[in-house]
Amino acid sequence: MEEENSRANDRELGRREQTRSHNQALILAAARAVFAEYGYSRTTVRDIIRATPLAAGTFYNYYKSKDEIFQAIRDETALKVRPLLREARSGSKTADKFIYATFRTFFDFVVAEHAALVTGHSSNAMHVRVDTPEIIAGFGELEEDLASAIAAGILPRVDIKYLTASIAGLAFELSENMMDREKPDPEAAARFATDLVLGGISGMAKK
Amino acid sequence: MEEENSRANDRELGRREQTRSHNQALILAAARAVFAEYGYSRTTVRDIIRATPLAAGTFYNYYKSKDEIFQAIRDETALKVRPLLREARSGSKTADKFIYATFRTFFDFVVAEHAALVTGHSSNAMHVRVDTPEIIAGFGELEEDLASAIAAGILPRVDIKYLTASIAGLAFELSENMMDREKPDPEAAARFATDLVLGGISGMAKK
DNA sequence: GCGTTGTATGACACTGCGTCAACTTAACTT
DNA sequence: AAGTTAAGTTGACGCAGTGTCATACAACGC
Repeated sequence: MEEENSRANDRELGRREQTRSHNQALILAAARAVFAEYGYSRTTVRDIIRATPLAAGTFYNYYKSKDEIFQAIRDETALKVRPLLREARSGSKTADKFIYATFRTFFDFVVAEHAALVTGHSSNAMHVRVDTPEIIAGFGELEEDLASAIAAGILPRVDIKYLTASIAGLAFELSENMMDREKPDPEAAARFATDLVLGGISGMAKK
Repeated sequence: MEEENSRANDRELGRREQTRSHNQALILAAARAVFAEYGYSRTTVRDIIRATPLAAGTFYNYYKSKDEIFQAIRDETALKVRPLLREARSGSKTADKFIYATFRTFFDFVVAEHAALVTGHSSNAMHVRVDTPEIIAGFGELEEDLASAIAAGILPRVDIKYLTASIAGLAFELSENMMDREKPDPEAAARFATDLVLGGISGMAKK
């Protein structure tokens, strides 16, 4: 349905929209780099725009504020991990596979994307943080999946809200602990977390 | 050893130091209130000082910057919980008591102090956050105590670093989950977390 | 009393965000 | 292909908020 010679997918975009999305990408990439280097509060919108060939005012043609672009970056990352987690869990027929897949996928993601995980909002903390509101929200899906798994008899009946929070808490804190080590080992971390959760809930179920 | 009629403990302070500490406390209290209401970025130093009878410049006689007073507040809170946690664990002769005391004390503290737990640095998130760097650092002591407990045979041998991170992660995330509920129940949360950890590590030990 | 030293004050300099009127460029019209 | 419109670009500007500083003031020692 396209014209011939449409190698590039922006072939049939007008020049306008072409440069628009080009510039948008330019700004976003610059912002990611600068935020990663200086953290939120110490980067200025001018710093970001200085890393592009554009002028100061142009920034606001693409993003309403410094806050908005920061959100955009974090959303982007969070949105990437959600389908991965869902997908990883989907085929799991046993409790062990279900829980392990969740942790392993998350830890692998953190290792792969840690440069993109924007550092804290705070003054000069260059620490990698994974417990952003966007990622936390992503664990809402986990709650649904846990409910299904319990209904299907894969997992024993326990308080779902607490269990979801527990898995999220383990995922966040073990991620950061893992990344602080010389050689991050997602397999070991996932194994530990899985054993903890499985042992814990099987103990609870017996009561 | 004091003079008679020394009801107030600033009796033998000079007037100077008396008003100094008075003003300091005044500013700190005002800051706590204003930060709690508007969050970090939306409160100005002028907002803080306006809640006291002092003038703008005076603020900087007591604190170097807005950031510094924010840190001071967080440190103060973090420093309060540490001895409580140590104390709570100290007498515990069984694994269950040891772990439960840790969680229960932490959750009770969060409930009691939640107004003082300054909300996130971020734009307008009024969410209570307990995983500040200062509080996270406090869990270093937990690691030492876990090591002792394992040495004493109270807890089975497991990876201490992962276990510490796990307990911290559970404490943080369950705290926030607990505070989001209509009626926070530290007992139930602590019970859940304890069962999870105990069941988990006893499972690991058997391997 | 009287110098000295620490404190209070608000005007000011400075930095950084977000806006806007003037200008440029793309797309469309006839 | 010249003319019209719509969209994008630009940097100077307005404004808000931080932190500083010269001046004024109050406490302390003598």
